[in-house]
Amino acid sequence: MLNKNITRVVIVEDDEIIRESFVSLINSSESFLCNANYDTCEGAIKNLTNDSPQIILMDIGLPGISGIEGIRRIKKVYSKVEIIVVSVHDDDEKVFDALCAGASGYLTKNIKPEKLLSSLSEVIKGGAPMSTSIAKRVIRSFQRSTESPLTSRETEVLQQLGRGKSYTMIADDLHINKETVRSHIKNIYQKLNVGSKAEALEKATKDRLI
Amino acid sequence: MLNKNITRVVIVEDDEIIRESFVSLINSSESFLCNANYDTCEGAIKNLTNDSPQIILMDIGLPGISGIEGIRRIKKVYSKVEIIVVSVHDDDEKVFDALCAGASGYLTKNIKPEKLLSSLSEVIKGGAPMSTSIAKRVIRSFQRSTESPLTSRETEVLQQLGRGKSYTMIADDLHINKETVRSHIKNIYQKLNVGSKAEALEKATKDRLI
DNA sequence: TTTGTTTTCCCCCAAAATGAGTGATTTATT
DNA sequence: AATAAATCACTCATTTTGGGGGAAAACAAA
Repeated sequence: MLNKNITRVVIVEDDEIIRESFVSLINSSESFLCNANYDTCEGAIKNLTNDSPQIILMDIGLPGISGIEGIRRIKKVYSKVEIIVVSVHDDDEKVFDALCAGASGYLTKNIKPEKLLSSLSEVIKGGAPMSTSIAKRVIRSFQRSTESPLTSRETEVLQQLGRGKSYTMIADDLHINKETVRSHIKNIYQKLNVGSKAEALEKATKDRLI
Repeated sequence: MLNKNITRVVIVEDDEIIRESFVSLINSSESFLCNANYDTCEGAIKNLTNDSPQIILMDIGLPGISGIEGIRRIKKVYSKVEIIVVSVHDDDEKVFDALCAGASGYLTKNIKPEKLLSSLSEVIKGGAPMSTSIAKRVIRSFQRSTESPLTSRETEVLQQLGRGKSYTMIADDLHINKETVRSHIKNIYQKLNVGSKAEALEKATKDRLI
């Protein structure tokens, strides 16, 4: 008979040494059981219904379909499972892609064993475990660049443009004349060295100006 | 002579009991010194240069200028200081506003004393301390709603609209005809019950559809 | 005080984009 | 077989956009 209080954890990780070390770590805990482990997403997905884990520890750099795509597919059909990424990558793109795909947490591989176990507990409690460097990236993603070439008024105008507003709507919102909005936008385009709304928004997003 | 290894912490909190308890907690630690505390942002800002803290613990619901606005003003002139919000509010709006304003961390007031001290250490190490509930909100902010009325193609189109692209550009990007884009947008407007780009983007952003 | 920056406003013009119609066809998926 | 999704077409009137050309007032910095 299955112990109802034990949390099933599935591991997806192509490095066998790391995978095995995670398996034994998890099975050394009383609260968790690693009942399956795979070296590809394909394998994990095939047996997901059978394994029915509460948590998946997922690597990113996998052969075949990537961990990111794996997260997307798994969450699509099995939305309740909590996926924690365990990866060497801690660049913005990978982190944000993984979170957008549906990861509930993101840990770097240099994580201490006790921290990995506490992360499992945290995610079960509805939390979002993150390594320090990841948490910093995530918080920073909310903040704008401090060295913007745009004035505060120009930034306001560009933000509104990003919300799909027309010149007229922006003018109404900021209680200024439409011609003033046009003037701001002309200056924005010049400063950002672009010639259209789409280009301006692309550059502004990339450089965190808005 | 000042101890160079001690980290100066300033507290801004209008509840005297809480404020005093934080002060004594911090001063009970060897690594930190609370050399000033205020019940308003105004007071803190006035003496900021003199106090020159490495960390500010900031409440949100303050009389006078709010903690959020306080963060903005302080970071504007004193960008190096790490501001950690300590608040009873853990709703999305307050959290995201505080982070956008420049907070490096966000803790809820029910935090355990040892966790508060470890958060101070974490922020000094360049981290981003967050309470469990906050981390969850932050991570969730990256994820889209699972119950969108839009199809995946419609979602793609709407995302591109939000980047300021024209129908023509979207068509080129998705390798489809401009008329198809128009058709998708018509369907999007109908499903979202709106009649323009700005309205659609507003609703989509609010409901996390994009 | 003079200079530069920011914010504000005005005009002309032509191309492009938008939104509201009213359709149709072809793939999936169920 | 029926439904949903994705694709394409054409009309029409109205807005929007971006390129020019200015200019005045407020404000901060030098």
